[in-house]
Amino acid sequence: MTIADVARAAAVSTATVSNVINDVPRMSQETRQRVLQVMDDLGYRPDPTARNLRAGRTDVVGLLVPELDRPYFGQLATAIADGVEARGRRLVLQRSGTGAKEVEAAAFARLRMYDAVIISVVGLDAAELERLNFTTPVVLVGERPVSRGFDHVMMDNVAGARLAVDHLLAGGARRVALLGGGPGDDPRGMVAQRYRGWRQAHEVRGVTADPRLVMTVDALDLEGGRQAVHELTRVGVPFDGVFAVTDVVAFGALRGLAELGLRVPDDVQVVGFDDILESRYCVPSLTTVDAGRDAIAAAVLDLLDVRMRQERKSAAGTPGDDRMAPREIVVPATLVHRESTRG
Amino acid sequence: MTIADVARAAAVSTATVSNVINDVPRMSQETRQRVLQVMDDLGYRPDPTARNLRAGRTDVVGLLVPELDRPYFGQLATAIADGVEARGRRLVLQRSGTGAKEVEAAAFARLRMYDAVIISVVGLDAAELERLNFTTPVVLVGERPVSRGFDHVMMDNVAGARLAVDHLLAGGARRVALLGGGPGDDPRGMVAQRYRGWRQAHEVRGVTADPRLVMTVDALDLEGGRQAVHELTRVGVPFDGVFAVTDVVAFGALRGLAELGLRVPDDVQVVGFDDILESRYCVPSLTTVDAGRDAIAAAVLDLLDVRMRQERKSAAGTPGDDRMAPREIVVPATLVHRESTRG
DNA sequence: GTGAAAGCGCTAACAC
DNA sequence: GTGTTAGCGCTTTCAC
Repeated sequence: MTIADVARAAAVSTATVSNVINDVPRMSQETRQRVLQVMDDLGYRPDPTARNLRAGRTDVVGLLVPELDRPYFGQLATAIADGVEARGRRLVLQRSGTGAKEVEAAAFARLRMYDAVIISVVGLDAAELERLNFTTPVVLVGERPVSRGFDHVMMDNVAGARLAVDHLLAGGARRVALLGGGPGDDPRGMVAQRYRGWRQAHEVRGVTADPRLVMTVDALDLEGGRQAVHELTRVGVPFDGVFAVTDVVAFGALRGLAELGLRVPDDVQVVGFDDILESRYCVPSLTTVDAGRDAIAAAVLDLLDVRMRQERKSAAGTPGDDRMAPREIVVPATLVHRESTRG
Repeated sequence: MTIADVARAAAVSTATVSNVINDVPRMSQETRQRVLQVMDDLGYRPDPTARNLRAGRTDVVGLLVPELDRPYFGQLATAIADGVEARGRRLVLQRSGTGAKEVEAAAFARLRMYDAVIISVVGLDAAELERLNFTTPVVLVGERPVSRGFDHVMMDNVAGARLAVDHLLAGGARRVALLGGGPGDDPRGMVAQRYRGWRQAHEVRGVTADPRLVMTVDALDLEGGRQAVHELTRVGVPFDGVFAVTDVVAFGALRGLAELGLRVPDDVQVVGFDDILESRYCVPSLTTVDAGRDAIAAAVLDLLDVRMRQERKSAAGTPGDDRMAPREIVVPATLVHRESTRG
């Protein structure tokens, strides 16, 4: 079932069928109707692989996220999908994982399968990214600066973490555990940046930060957060505040604290990071840092618009190097005060 | 940068380059190395749109889910992605939404963009699905029977809901609110099926089910669950049990109950449905129905294997109608007892 | 073991 | 307003 079958059945040329498919204006209503009728009768649908090859575009934007089951990314993807669809394109989500798999996933996305690619970077570094030699617009979104060569929308991890920890200290906490990781992590990674915020907040307030309060959580998931507070108690490090590097870890910590019979916020105050939807609804509701998810989505979409417009122009033969230099946008973080803290 | 550029630089034909790309065995090591070297130097990557068109496959499996930010689907997608990747393919996730958008998304997926499509059906009916005339294997996964013409992996909604409500009744609850919807809903939809389970459990136990306990929740989200219990209290319908049609709605209900000063499970027992990861970690942890997410993923992958093998065979010219009749697999549901219920 | 050449199904000039 | 035609970049016989 190809365009040729339709053309034959409708007694027109393939070009006419193509014109109908693509809503080219100058056509007789009569022919258009006839062709549409035939397409419907035959159940014809254009083959996108052929269209993609010929037209050089797919009308699909790819979004690479480390995992498909993290609430933050699901919610970010939803915001981005809304924008992409409003612009007449489609968003598809692809899991990138970490390490070698991340490079592989990016390499796949680099191919012309997508008109543009949004990558939520985890471990990819500048060299790897540049080596991929993307032919389509790329927007990086994430926690850390990666490469000067790409548009990048970042959250302000250090400032956000500082906000969170300062809020705990202001609320009277003096021993704030950090659930995530410490100086040993990749210094440009998300965990290390939030650790820096934790340290800075202590410095500003003149409170000594006990390094034993830094708990490494391997998988940043619910169980990790739960384990971490148990471990803290087991080794006997006293604490009256918890800053979890993500809301999900904070949920696990809330669970662990309940198991230990510790009350929130009376015995221990807790702050998370991300402001995922669930944070407003858990009991007690979670004080957290809104890293500007919606602003991030909006910035990504803007960048995409600009780059894709440029793409079209240069494809159309306007060579003039009006190429905008790669932009780096840092979205500010704000504190959302809820029940898990005093302050 | 095409295969021709590589061929020229390596002083071989395009066919040879293609052979190298596709790991065709009979080739001199020398040529292979040279071509690989040139590809690397030039940073060449094959264009998948061309390859797809010519080869008639994409090595990509599409998964259509109603929303990207629902924990259940994120977790299901993760399980399926693991299996798909283990088989050397890639999974991409696409949001289908509901209503007209769902048909549109399915129509897009029907195109040869994917080698196979998994659809988590919401409102699509048999006629719409058949009209799309899929050319690739399709596996339906979801709540309700749709069309005899497709492979379908279903959860046992009615039995699962019965299990949940029976557990509440066994635990002494006599006025079990249903958060989701009632007889007014599409009778084959998920909500209506879980409503049937609610009714059946009452019948079995000989308990009268007060229709005023059925609360319609428009969006099955956190806020919906929260509102529902507030509404129940506002209109003064007494209740001592809550069966929420999804865990997410149950979380909202837990929140609402806390706001109302009602203790769980002492004043009100709560059961959810789906057994998403979060259910084990909330406070109190949520008794829920495990609808067999992992078993569903496994069944989907099996079906996919069979169908894709058939596809290859028939493409290879083995016509004999060894086509397996569409299968309908119902995965059993089990109750997971946690802190939100006595019983 | 390597090369020449014929398309895969569609779009976009351009001719009429 | 419609038709003719030349590819998009790749895979795949089939010669040699």
